[in-house]
Amino acid sequence: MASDELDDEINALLRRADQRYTKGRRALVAALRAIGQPITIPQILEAGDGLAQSSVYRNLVVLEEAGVVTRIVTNDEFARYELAESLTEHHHHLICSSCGDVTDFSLGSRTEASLDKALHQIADAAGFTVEGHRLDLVGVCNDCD
Amino acid sequence: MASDELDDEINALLRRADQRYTKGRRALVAALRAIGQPITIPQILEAGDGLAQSSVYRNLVVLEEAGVVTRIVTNDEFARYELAESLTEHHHHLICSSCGDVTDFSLGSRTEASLDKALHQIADAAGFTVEGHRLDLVGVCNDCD
DNA sequence: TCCAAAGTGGGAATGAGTATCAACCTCGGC
DNA sequence: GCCGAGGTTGATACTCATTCCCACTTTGGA
Repeated sequence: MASDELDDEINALLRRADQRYTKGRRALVAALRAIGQPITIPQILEAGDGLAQSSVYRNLVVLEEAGVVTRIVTNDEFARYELAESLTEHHHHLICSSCGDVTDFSLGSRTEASLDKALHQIADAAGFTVEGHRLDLVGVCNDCD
Repeated sequence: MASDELDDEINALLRRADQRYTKGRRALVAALRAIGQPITIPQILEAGDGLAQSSVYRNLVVLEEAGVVTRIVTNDEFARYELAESLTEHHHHLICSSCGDVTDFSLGSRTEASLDKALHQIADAAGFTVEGHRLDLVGVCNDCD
């Protein structure tokens, strides 16, 4: 997605949630976009966009509620954030159980479709309303091996 | 798995980790087994097996390191624990985004197999050593709907 | 039975994340 | 351009799940 197109979309999402697209929030989005993989709050702070820790936490909550970012929890001590799928594309995570690093990957559309179908059948049977699914591959990354 | 068979298996896992299968640990396993779905520490404490909070936390760490239980982190404020898959069977989780409740489900063996195959291909390409995968269905459960 | 090593429990400490609040922007109306 | 209301920021205090500590108890081999 082009940069200004993305900004328009984010702006719309925020307005829908009665929120402004402020400088700090733009900086957060820029940082998430630049790294291109789920990152922790310490990493965001190190990235040095000059935001206060409290603002980062607060704005990530705002952005999450507006549907701009997604919070990812692993067994690691920190939560991670990345741009929401509606702004990027549906994908999954490779989680390194050694260093905690998280990277993205996608499943082929055929596999994804059949998985999705199977999941919906299960959800229907359980009277469960599906919002989405999470598929993580846990293992040891190249660097830690 | 029969109760004593399970105990033998757990005992073996703990010995391999140089740990004993003590009364407190037996009580934890019994509680997890009785509930049959991932539960939080507060729930374990309420279950009233009389264990101190510190012992519950400590022993769950020991049991996890020995491969007897699995720690499950969601967006909920508490971590959850359940018996490890090697003691039960491979399964996935239905996570309610409203109440935080987690229940188990299984995929048909055919879907599971093709998913597994696709994941291994991806992992190989990324130089990633697979330990396992996690598939969670996120949505709203029957009670919260 | 005795001893040393391992486990237990209660309470203190840690630290990621949240709440507070005074100072600061932002944007519309004048 | 100026002003004020209401939203935003940042420094700090606080919360609370989880971990640490340590004196006491239990376990299992000799």
